[in-house]
Amino acid sequence: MPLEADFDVGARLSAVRKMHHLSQRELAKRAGVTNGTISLIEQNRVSPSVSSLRKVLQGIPMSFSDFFSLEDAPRQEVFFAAGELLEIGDATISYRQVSRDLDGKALQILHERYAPGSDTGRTMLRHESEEGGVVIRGQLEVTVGDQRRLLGPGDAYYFDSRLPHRFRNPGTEECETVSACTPPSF
Amino acid sequence: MPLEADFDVGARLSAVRKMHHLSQRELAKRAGVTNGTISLIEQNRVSPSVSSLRKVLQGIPMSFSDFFSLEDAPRQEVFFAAGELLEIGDATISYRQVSRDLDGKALQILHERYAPGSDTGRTMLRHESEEGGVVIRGQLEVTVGDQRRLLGPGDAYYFDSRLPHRFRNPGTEECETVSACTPPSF
DNA sequence: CTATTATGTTTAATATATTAACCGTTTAAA
DNA sequence: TTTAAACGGTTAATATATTAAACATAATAG
Repeated sequence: MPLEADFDVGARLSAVRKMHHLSQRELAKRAGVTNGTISLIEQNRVSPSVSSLRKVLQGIPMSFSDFFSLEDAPRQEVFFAAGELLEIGDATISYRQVSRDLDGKALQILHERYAPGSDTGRTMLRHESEEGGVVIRGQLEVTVGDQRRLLGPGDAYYFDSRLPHRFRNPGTEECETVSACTPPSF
Repeated sequence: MPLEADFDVGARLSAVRKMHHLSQRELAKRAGVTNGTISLIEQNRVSPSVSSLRKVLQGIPMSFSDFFSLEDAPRQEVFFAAGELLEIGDATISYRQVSRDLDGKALQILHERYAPGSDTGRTMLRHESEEGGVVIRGQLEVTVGDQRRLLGPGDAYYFDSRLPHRFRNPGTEECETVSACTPPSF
């Protein structure tokens, strides 16, 4: 039964809101409160009532339980530069491990190719798993929550698939990647 | 990601408080708020600010996450009258099942005897498991959260062991029960 | 460049939560 | 029976959250 040390409601709400690509005004509109309320809450200049916080979360939407339980979840490292991969292979076969800490992250690597302009779609993907990958050739734009980055050869990614995510090849040449997912979602 | 339909903060706080055997004034004192505040919150005549609710929960103590996650947990059926058990045995051996719905409740039955006056103690028990049992002979007073009942032969119990609980034999004869726990906690 | 639109912020007015002090009831002890 | 303490509840005064309307900035289109 973890105890709340302190609780940064403002930062948490701000993160959640951005993660869903909502402006203060958009969220306020959906929640039925004013944008000023959102602003003040995110600055921790007020401590919202439970009832108004509920309205706000319903506008996302997100449950109290998720809002408060995600609080203690440490921010995951999402992006890794090419040189940051861990080499665990040998002379004949090179295994370059994405994310140095694999505790509690059992996953299996795959291989993918993206045609020029291909896209997983505007509606973000979500599923109960974890996934990661490495770009081999070409360029891949990866969006995870409120973070977005254009990855080139040697760059990599790793994240919790429950975060809304999207893959896009913005270039003119085919993109080749090695990706992974556990458990298999398709 | 379960959504909050509506949220009865008052009833929830009242239940949690009673579950920990605290009066409004005792809790208010520990939390650093007034007893009136507790009273008004429990009547839902106000919607507490997150900051004051945190103070209150710290006085229990309980985390936000637990407070809100237990909310959507359906109220568990705790007590079963002797005639309410499910017979799943045959002619030679009778298995009378406690709780008709065993989905997600894998547990293993044991056998116990309580000497007259014996007691698991004033400090309530808690552990990560589920447990249940049947009284064979004598009487057993079972306290689970804010619920208490004196069970006689044929009566039974079943609950989540994370709820504070206590067993006591208030009678003058030995009490025999069949109980169970999963996973083993001792 | 100007005009427009969207963004987050701020402030006075208003609505609401919280307090301090009190009430009536119950329980237990003198 | 009286007294005292503890209980939950209530109310006027106060503190705080929320609103409505403005401001300031940045990005975009004309």
